[in-house]
Amino acid sequence: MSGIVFYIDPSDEVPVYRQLMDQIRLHVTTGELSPNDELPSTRALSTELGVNPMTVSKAYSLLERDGMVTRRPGRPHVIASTSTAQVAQDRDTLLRASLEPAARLARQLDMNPAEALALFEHMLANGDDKSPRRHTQDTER
Amino acid sequence: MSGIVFYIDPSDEVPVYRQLMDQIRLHVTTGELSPNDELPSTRALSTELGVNPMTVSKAYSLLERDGMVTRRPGRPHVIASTSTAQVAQDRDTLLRASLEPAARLARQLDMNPAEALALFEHMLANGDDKSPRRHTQDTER
DNA sequence: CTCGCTGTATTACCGAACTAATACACTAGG
DNA sequence: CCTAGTGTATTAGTTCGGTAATACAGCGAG
Repeated sequence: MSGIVFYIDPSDEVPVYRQLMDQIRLHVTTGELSPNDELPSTRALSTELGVNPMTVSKAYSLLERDGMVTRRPGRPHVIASTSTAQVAQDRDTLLRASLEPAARLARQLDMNPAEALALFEHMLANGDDKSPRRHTQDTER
Repeated sequence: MSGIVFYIDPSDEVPVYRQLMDQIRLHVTTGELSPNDELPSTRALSTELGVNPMTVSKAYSLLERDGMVTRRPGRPHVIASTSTAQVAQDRDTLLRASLEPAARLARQLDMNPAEALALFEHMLANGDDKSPRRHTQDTER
């Protein structure tokens, strides 16, 4: 059975269908979901989350496009047998994509690479705590 | 006089007012714009760029909120005398903000920090070229 | 004081993205 | 078959961010 639980925040700026995709991908990387595991039906999950089945369907469809899940007409989706490979490749691709804007910014600002790396290293280590010594002023957006 | 030239791309997904902000900030960091330098009038610049004066005004206003420029009623904006400090502080704040999602992702994926750092270092070094040795398959968005 | 410049508050418009409603197609079990 | 489950194509509705139009307010040289 799939006792997977999803948490979504409708008020988040990240659209629901993407929150879902992210969580499913994450569950695969952590091994909570394995190849051939069934995903919740669109209706069941949509009810649980309080959204429309199409929203769930959209997430599933996009994941299928990425080769992460497999579609079976009339039957629930399952985690693709190739998902593991997908994830491995994704880890790199995803991180690179995520890092790209930062790298561009750093270069644009002509920052010292060592300094930038040090900052990133620090953030990797203790991600939750606020910062080393810096007043963070912003009520940004 | 201010022979500063701005290049914007209306078809870019980044909104015009933000493109403007970025370029002004950048010009300050590179020294092309110094404290007390006058910025182009909203009308002049808007005409040159083919956009509405309000769009330019929006960029200026947001930069003022950040303490990057100073507003003078009835007169053009000028680069704030504190802009240099702003930039220094910004460099750190901006990079941190930009790096934050990547750090979270890396931790979420339980990636090896060293690996992540290596990737970032590589990206900092040669930002333009494609990649070190990795099949990049994606027609993403 | 007036003209020509500056900026912008307010309002309206537009388009794209996200979500929802509806109706239809497939599958398996009884 | 028939039913109760599955997914989804199509269409419509809503929201929100960005941009534009308009009209108004401050400054300074003449």
